Amino acid sequence: MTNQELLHHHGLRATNLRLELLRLLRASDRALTHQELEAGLKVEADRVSIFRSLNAFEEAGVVHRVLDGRGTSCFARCGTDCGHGDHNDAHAHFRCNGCGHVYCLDAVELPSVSLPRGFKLAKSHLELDGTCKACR
Amino acid sequence: MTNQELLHHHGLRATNLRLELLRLLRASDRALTHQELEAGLKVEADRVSIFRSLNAFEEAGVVHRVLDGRGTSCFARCGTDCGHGDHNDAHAHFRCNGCGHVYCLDAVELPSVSLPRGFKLAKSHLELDGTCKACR
DNA sequence: TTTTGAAATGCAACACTGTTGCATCTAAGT
DNA sequence: ACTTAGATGCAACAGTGTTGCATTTCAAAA
Ligand SMILES: [Mn+2]
Ligand SMILES: [Mn+2]
Ligand SMILES: [Zn+2]
Ligand SMILES: [Zn+2]
Repeated sequence: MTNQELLHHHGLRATNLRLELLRLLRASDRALTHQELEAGLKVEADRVSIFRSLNAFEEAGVVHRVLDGRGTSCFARCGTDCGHGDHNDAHAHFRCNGCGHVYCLDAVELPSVSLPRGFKLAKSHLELDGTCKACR
Repeated sequence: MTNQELLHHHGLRATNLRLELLRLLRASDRALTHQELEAGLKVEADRVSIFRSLNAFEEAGVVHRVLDGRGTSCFARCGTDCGHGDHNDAHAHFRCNGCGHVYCLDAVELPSVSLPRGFKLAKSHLELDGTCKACR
């Protein structure tokens, strides 16, 4: 599926900016911040439009958001089974303390959690940190 | 151990602001944001001083920092075995999607993680969300 | 108790992420 | 080609968090 088709499939318009954002996200093996995306764009675009596009992507189930260790958002492409307001791509994330890069780790098994009385679980997030291959 | 003693024990001075911050953190059953702390203070204090005190507390092993689901920092008292630059109070955290409150959950068992080749693990963070008792 | 130096504070300024309002533009269906 | 909802650009704003610098204050030594 092309990026154009992907956008239409999720009810979004295929603009230059959005096609560019998807190109960058697809070409990356890790989650990208809005800053990295802005820097990588081959078209001019306002920061606000990037934020709005990323929010639209997340809402539509095209990308998911991860908070890096310092609270800023990173974005990565979702799998095929995410839709509008419905994300089904739970997996662990790894953040390198050297370069700060955030990776999606589908291979890591997620724990089954049992909470104390009174708490009702919705989702669990396993966030790992350490050193990545490049930073050893 | 009094808050005064606690601060001295960690090489920090016992100022009005810091004693107040510790009082609030100790009285709370959950992690507090700088905003909540500022609002709860019985003394006047500059935001910057609060940030600096919290950073000093974290560095000294008096409190630990948790990121709530939207990237802002919450702070909670550490256990007894944390020291300067050395935190040993790993535990899961729960964030309520209703009220946004963050709780430390010592009861939840942490998973043992095995990473893909190339990644070297330092710490793992289990972040849970859902609904808290008060918000059911 | 007084002195003293280092630690802590207050204030101003700044960087950054993220949001909203509003006018304008454009993608995509007719 | 028209039309219009959706997308963008620009300006302004809110919030978190940091830094530099002058001033104050804690706590230990004299
Ligand atoms: Mn991911
Ligand atoms: Mn905690
Ligand atoms: Zn790295
Ligand atoms: Zn709640």
